[in-house]
Amino acid sequence: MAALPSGLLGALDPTSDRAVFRQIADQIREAIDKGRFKEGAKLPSEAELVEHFGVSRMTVRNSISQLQGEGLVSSEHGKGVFVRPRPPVRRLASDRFARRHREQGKAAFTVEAEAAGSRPEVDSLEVKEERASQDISARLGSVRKVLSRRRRYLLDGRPVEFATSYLPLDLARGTQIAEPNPGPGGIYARLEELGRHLDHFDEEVQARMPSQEETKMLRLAAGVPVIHLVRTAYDSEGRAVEVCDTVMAADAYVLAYQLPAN
Amino acid sequence: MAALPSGLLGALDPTSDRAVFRQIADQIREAIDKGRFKEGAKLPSEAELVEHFGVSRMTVRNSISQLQGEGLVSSEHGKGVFVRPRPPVRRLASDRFARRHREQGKAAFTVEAEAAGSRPEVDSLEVKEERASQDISARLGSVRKVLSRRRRYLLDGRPVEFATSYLPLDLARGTQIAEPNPGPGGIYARLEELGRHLDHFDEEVQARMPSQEETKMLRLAAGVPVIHLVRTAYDSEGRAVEVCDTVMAADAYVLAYQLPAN
DNA sequence: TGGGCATACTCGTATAGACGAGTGGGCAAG
DNA sequence: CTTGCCCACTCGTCTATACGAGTATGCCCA
Repeated sequence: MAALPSGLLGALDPTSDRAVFRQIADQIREAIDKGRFKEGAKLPSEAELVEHFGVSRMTVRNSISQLQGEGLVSSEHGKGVFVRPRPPVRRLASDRFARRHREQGKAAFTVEAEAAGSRPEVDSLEVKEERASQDISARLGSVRKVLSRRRRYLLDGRPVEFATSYLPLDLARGTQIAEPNPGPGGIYARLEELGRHLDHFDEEVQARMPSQEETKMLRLAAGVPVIHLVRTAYDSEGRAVEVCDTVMAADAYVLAYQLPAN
Repeated sequence: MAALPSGLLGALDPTSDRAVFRQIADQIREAIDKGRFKEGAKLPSEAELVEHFGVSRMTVRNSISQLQGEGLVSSEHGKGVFVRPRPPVRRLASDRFARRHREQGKAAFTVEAEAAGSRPEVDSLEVKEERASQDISARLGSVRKVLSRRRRYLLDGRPVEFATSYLPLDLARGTQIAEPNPGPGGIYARLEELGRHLDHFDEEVQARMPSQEETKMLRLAAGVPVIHLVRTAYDSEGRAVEVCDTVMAADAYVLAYQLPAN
């Protein structure tokens, strides 16, 4: 076992009140912040850290799990612990559903991804008729039965979001909206063809830690929250025509909005 | 040590591949989901769980730390582990900076909080002249020196967000904007009095786990992400007049936006 | 050359024990 | 009755050890 390259990590302060495992986490965090460990770089192994700091392995593991919770590092069984690289973020502009973007045909996700030089995929598409949950029903204006469209989006093979759209069943049944492939311009284009001129969207944004299932669906590393976005589409008569419930890997997105000042 | 009330938690499956500490976490998670432990309720103590599942204490602690990372529970030294109550969320509407809300005088935060029946406070106010960071400078349009206003907001004694506003120094120096109390309607009202008619705001929203300092400033429990919001205000000539960098406790907020459809 | 295996290194899981420190209730002394 | 202390219970920190499982590498043998 080779000694740690000197200068990478300092020593503990035995007189400090701060718990040893926190001091170790502090040292590593500082080393990452100062660039002594770069993005994607491998940290010293647990055994090396044990040696360097003269503590037991559980203490070192405790430090590392601290840093994992902060989203700073992620460990890979059999390989090591690595500084978590910041993946390229996808910027969602507030005009991304503007009609003009719809006219050309392709789905917004595909167009954007290809423009950014990524390979987009859509996955696990499922179209179903079901009873609306209380929340969805309220958002759609007391609708009982809905058509749900569930799908997952990937960029370069990495899942980044999954979403479920809910539409009033009497509106969507028998239309192309009920097909797996809703055609050029997506379901919003189909809604307008059905005479529902879209007026505006409401979006509600929250952030939280993922559930077990979300961690699996998005293959999330420890310490990565999700953004939960619920969008409701309204037609020009003020009727809600669609609710889209989206869960996104928070490290893959920045949402951009424009607000008027009056 | 009393036995656990039966029915609250099940047993382990020794034939399962799933790690014991995960199985225990699963059991507790399910019990919470199904309402067998309510919000704010105390979980069985570590000793009781050790007894119930017949495992060592470190294994139980591992399970609990798993649940903490998910934001489901939080532990309090000397008291126990509790199901994390969902605090009341503050809804930020996209018209919250509309001019009409400014005319009346009070700060937006105060008005909103009082309307919701909470006790608002503003804290650690600090006004400074400083050199703009690269990011802030870029957002303000190559401004070198800025006035920064830093403050923290609390609801019923709980810190929920802290924010720093940056304004071009040549714009703000010597005005009431440079005073700790910017007067009725806040700095946006002062900017308009200075002839800078506000046109719109850009907001960028990201979510991530908090840094050490943010955890302290917002007194965040484990497993609570932050929402990082950067707002830029533009006047009617398209000049950026303010950048506000805000970090919010994600469990205290839902952001609401309205997007036009064309 | 190519395939497969042994091996050494990585992190993952689990045990058992010890002591420290925060909290709250009950009891005893004033 | 009030005050203050002690104790029991809680989680926090740390050690030492053991074995399992995933990964990479190099060597040997076919």
